[in-house]
Amino acid sequence: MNSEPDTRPDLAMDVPPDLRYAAYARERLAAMSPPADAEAFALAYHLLQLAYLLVTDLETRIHRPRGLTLPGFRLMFKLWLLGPTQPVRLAEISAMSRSAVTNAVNTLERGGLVERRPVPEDGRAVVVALTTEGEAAVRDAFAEQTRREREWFTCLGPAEREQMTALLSRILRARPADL
Amino acid sequence: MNSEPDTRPDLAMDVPPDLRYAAYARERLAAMSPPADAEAFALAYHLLQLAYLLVTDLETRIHRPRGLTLPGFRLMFKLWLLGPTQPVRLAEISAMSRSAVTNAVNTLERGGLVERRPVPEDGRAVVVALTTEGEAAVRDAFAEQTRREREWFTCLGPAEREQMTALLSRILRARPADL
DNA sequence: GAGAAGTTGTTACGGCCGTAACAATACTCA
DNA sequence: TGAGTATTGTTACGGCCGTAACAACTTCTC
Repeated sequence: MNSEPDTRPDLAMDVPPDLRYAAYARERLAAMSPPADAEAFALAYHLLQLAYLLVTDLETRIHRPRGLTLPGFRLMFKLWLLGPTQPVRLAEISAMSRSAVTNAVNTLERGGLVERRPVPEDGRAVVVALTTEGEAAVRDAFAEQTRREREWFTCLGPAEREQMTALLSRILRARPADL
Repeated sequence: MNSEPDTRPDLAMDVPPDLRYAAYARERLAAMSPPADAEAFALAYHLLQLAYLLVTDLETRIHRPRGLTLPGFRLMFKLWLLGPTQPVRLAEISAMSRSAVTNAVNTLERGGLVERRPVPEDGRAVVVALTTEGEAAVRDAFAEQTRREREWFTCLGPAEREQMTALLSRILRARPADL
């Protein structure tokens, strides 16, 4: 494979392959007829790609080495803030299915990080609660995750970070009603 | 989604549970000592949450009803733009593992949407190519996905959409070197 | 040339997630 | 009260994804 002893205008110096593809796709779509929308593609693509890279990075760098997963950590983090909580409520605030919560709790319970407790007033219900080790694990992982998130976002200034959070919030609040 | 009779300072009107949780978590973190970072949390949370909702929505609304998946569609879309391509290159531009590509290609091949072709010059290699039905499927799904993406982003003006794409691009280009 | 080293694609395994179906329990309202 | 309905949690199944191991093949190096 030849690499790159070429005469490029030094724009694409160290542009990673996913961004090179995105730029190419955007050009192609811009030359297409109306159903295509190069701007919508670019926005959606960059959003999903960044989320994917961030998730993968946090998972492999922070959580897997500690025997956790990112979804498992996020669930524990919620329990840390909220205290013992029913699975149905965890599913609600995560916009996830109840079965996904069941699966995650099963994995965490196997690891001794979380436990299920019956609810006296309701024979169907259960609350999930952090164990002592679970709380220690979530504190530790939280510090590391925060450190890593800050690294990801250092390329933006404080105003830009706030701006981005605001834009994301706007879209989330205006989400299509028929989800 | 026209006029907004919702300019009241009233709290928690129709704020969905995930955003209510985010606001609560942000407050709690803002009151914690330094390792915690409410701003970093809010940015990362909103980013990941939006990506998750968008992925889920596109998957269940556009692709599953047509017998596709979002990852399957995204792979086919790349093949549509790039033509027959080796798995290793698809993995590269998707920042995915080779085995993930193998799995996706297996599923698509079972559905007759994609086919593998040997490469004469290299006995190890294979190229993946759209079949005729695959190309028809990707064209159709692409039009629908674009329509839906535009719906998601209509709450932003053109300048804001460009701004957001630019901010996402900045972070992606400046991604930590040690991924 | 021949052996070492690298590349490519695949498989096995485990975790995540959704849908659909189910049992157990709670609620509704004639 | 009691039948019908709704909610809660779980399981089964299939798709996605990563890591690790592997076979087949290519390329490098002597």
